[in-house]
Amino acid sequence: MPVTISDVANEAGVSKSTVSKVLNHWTSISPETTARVQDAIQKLHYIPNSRAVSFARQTTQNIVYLTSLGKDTAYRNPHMFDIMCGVHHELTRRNYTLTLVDTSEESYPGERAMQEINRRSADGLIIHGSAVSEELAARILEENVPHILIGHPSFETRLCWIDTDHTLGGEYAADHMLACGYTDVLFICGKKSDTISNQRMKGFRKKMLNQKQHVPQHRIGYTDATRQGAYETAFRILNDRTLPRPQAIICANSTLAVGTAKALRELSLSIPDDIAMLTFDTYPYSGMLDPVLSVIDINVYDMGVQAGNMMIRKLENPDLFIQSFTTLPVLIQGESTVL
Amino acid sequence: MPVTISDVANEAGVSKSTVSKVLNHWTSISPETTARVQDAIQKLHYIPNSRAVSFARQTTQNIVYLTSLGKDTAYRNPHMFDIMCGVHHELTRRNYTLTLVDTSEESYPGERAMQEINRRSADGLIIHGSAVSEELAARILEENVPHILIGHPSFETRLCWIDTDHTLGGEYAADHMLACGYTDVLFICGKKSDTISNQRMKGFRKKMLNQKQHVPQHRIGYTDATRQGAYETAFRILNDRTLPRPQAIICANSTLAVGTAKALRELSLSIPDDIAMLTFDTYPYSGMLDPVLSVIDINVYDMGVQAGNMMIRKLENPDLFIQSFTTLPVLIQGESTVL
DNA sequence: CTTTGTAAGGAAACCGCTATACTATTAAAG
DNA sequence: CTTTAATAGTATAGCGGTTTCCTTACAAAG
Repeated sequence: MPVTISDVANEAGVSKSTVSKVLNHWTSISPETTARVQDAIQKLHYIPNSRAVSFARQTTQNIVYLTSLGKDTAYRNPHMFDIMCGVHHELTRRNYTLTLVDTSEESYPGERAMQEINRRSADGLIIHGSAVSEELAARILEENVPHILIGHPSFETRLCWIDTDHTLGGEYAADHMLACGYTDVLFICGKKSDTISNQRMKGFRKKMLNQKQHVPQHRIGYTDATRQGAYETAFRILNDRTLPRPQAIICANSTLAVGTAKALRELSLSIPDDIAMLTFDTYPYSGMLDPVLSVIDINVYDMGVQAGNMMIRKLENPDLFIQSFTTLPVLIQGESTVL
Repeated sequence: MPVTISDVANEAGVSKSTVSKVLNHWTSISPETTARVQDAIQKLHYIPNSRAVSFARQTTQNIVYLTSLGKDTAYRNPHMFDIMCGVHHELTRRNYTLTLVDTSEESYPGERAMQEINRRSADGLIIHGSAVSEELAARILEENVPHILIGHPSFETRLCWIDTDHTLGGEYAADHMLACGYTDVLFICGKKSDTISNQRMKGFRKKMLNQKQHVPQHRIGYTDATRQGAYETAFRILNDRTLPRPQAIICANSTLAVGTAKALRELSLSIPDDIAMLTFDTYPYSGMLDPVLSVIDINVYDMGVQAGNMMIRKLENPDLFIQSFTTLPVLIQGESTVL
């Protein structure tokens, strides 16, 4: 039988109300009584039943982290977990707990998460990018559920999100290229429909142009966003002897970087001596590649922390209008570019 | 104001008890009444308040997943998340929820997790390997907390754990080597104190010996368990012209494999033509390496599923004595060995 | 001396659901 | 035609806190 608040009250010779007030730092309790109650708590090793508290207060101090999980998720999307760690860190610090909810295997993504809200077992939703369906978005707005999206959705502007400024990332890439003295740069991009890699590419071109460096169309290599596609595109462009070899190559993400690196290897071009290389987004094995690539990275952990923070501010201040916002990318200098 | 069970009772013209019984599939309710209640539930969009249920039932249907989190955890320990995904999958299937608890930043690892148990906000603990301190182990045993460790601890045998049979993994490695016709094999091992890599090594030697293939001491290369150490050890041994070059090389884990691969590259030995290679444990970028390595892998996701399953069986059957157990490794044939 | 105010603590309702014990009705058995 | 048993449903006491509203006691003000 666990110790309850009544046991403490008996032990201290006061009422339950008084114990509760001591626990919640009410002011109307004398120092002597407070001390007596605290002694009793110590003596009996009393710990409040959180379910009872949660039930009485009608609040859970629990947040759902909604995402798509499955076999090899950690491999395919390590960013997600790093963000989650950031979120978790912030929530813990603020005395919230985090419950993980998986969207895979659901009739519509977010079904279970909405249940958690409706059943009052969580106060809010933090949703990892692709886990937002239009249906979920609609229900969130309709029922006015506290939420933060990580990565902003294309279809719904009234939701609250946090995302990295990819265009700015592209500008950083341009800055770094110019700082290293590379003016003739090849940009390996995803599909034309791939928003992120295109934002990066546009930011890059814009900033280069600002610095009087026009990036011609033939220095943009669109691919099908696969490793193999990047390999083929890079190989074709670099193998074309009618054009001078670019000084550097930028890959819009790390999948493309792996394919590109393979092409460079086959063409016996060494990095950074023959050609420099810059990519976006770190990946687990990045540090194991030889040479270590320079990268414009997303500070994913920090993004998680921010998201957690926004969530709590929202909950503790429901009227506060919380705006969506973007975070800054960071340059991590490796061995593949030389200043 | 959310809909409560009383609202439903009024709507259906029955008592709360009856509604509750319908919800919990009691038998003593007539089909007609059941239908009426269900109509009312539909009509009012009633969803039971899980905190109230949890409180009344004195059970939480919630499990803590205890581990050490932090920046780059996903990178440094992707296995952990894959296990977590497995655990989560099984728990969800059985209508349990999973709460993540971090041991880093705690005065003793597991402090917070024990609080979750003591505050009755979780029914049990699933603990990822290194997150078990001796102090936590003691408290778990003392307070008889339902628990499963993933990876078995060195110091306490009374705890319940699940782990992969690493010795068997070593035997699998031997089998595969012999199946490919490699009899002269170099084994790159971690430190002598590294339990896992030594178990693998011992399993390997034993099985080789069983097949009349003695593995001499000079074919075991101990390292300091770093990439660099593996590189140096492999380089030294393979560069020693007084010995014949081994037909194949086994690395006791993927960190060692990366270092070893670098040594092979520098010695211009191609895989698998000049020398075959087999390693243990996949890693995110494994598939991106060239060639794709053959691997004796741990089925981590499945281990998570098993762990979740054990946990629930334990909770739903408290008297049942649940034994610790081991899971089987699996061979994933890549391009670095040839049958 | 009465009124007013305030500090300290207690009584009891309530949060929403479960589960036990009980009642009423009907059917089967003797 | 009773007695017994089974069926269908209800009343109510928790579960363990929080919180509102009171009661006292005593001091300060009028």
